[in-house]
Amino acid sequence: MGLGEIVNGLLTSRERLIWEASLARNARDYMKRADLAREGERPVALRIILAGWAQKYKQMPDGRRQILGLVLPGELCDLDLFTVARTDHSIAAVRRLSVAEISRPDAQRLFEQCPNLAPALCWAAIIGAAVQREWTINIGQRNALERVAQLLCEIYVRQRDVPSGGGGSCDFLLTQGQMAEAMGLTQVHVNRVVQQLRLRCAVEIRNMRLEIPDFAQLAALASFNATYLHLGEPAMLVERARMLFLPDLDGRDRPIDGALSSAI
Amino acid sequence: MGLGEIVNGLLTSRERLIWEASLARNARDYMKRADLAREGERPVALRIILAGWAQKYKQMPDGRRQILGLVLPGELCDLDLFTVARTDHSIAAVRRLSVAEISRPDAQRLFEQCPNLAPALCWAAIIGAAVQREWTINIGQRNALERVAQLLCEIYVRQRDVPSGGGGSCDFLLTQGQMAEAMGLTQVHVNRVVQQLRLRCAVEIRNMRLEIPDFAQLAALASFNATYLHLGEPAMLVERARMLFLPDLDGRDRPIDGALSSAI
DNA sequence: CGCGACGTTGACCTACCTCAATTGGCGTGG
DNA sequence: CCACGCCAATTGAGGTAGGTCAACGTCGCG
Repeated sequence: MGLGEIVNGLLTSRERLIWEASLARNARDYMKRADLAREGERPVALRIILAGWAQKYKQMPDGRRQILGLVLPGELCDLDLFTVARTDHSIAAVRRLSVAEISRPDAQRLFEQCPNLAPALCWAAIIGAAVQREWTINIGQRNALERVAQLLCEIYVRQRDVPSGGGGSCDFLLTQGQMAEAMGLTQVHVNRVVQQLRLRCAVEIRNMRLEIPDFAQLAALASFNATYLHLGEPAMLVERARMLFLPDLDGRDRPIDGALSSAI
Repeated sequence: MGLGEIVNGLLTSRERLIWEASLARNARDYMKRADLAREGERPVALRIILAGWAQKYKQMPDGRRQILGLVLPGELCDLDLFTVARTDHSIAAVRRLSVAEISRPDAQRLFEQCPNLAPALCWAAIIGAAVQREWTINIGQRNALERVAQLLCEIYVRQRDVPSGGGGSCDFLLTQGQMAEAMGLTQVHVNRVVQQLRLRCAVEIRNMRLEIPDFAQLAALASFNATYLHLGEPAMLVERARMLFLPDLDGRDRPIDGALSSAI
């Protein structure tokens, strides 16, 4: 279960039904590298990744490009639609990609029908900010080896929701060139670092799969600490977001999963 | 008028009264470099900077430190209190600092009394995320000269709310060492770059003041583009956040300033 | 007057970049 | 089934932006 799918756990079963139907109805595909949204445009839709990976990126006038973050299946691209006049970054497909695009009026209607939805999406936005902070320190302070190791750790954990101690494998859709754009490095140098990791940790990236035989070792190499992903906290966040935004709805629908809601 | 003060413009006069009284009642001072919050703690208060600057930072186990962003007077440190079990970054005073610290129950009460407050604070959080993105590309893609120039531009503009074409001066409380921690550089190298900027743009940093005789020139050097600060958009954001979180409150109190609300 | 914090300078070093060529895998069309 | 072309991965040689270390200057403050 990925981060994104947790959102589903925060909806009542009725809400989940409405939500998923809406996703299916608005599905749309993009080819590899195609832009879903470009910097400077007015946001036109709320986007949720159904399958494939998306990349947020920013480009400088002279062409230098920085990947700011990845959006994995089930996750929300951003809440810009409801916050900002013009998007300040672009979003593109990493490879072939399937997305649900919900127009503003539709989204509006959804939020009215599903009172737990807005706080749940807000949670996603807040985690996104935390991840962004981690990327900043990653690029600013770590050396190339640590950076790449950290990236691999993050992607691995985000797809499993558990910072497992052992090993395993997961999808990995980035090329070395894209990894370079993400970490502020060169494609050539990323290549050399990946080879290092192969030697030192037996990490393998092949066929769109990432294999990590010994996660703990890789995490140590990167000084990886998963707390910034705030795994296992979404229920609490939603509870608090509700306090923040819906102080008067105490009696209304709650998610059916009481265990989740009671987690600190 | 700084970013933070705009929040006031989004409240009704009654709300503003309550809000400001609450700030004054909960004021607290910190010495230079003191931590307001440390990574891993449970958030205990909603913090708003009254005077001085705060820095968000993260530290790695071996001591390397990255400043993630600055919090200027009138701005909200973060909404972590209402979102997250454990803070994922620390906050410290840049120099002597005065902060309003509002406990969770008090904040709760405030939000009930001031329905425009939560969306206004949420706006601050979202802009914070946009600034974080810009810092990521700044550190990942720009060279040292561009980075420092960009930092100066951002600080200058955030204190004036207008990307003025001419020149001027503003407060500047960072040491060169802190600038280095913020931009992923060395103190020594920052020093050399600052001297470059003195030569090429006549930029001066002295006595806690930053003087920029020709802002346009500095901005060009940094490829600085202020759109990521989303100046002039808060009214729209609050309107949309209201749509998102309070769909049923259409008849309630609105900010008195109708002109602001009608801005695209 | 002396101390501590910050700014400045110089000499040397290295992690990472640049450029350019080669290899390997894979889908496509003949 | 093979040949071609494309894209990603790989390799090598040489260059440079920025780091490291260590000193010294300077200013404000107790």
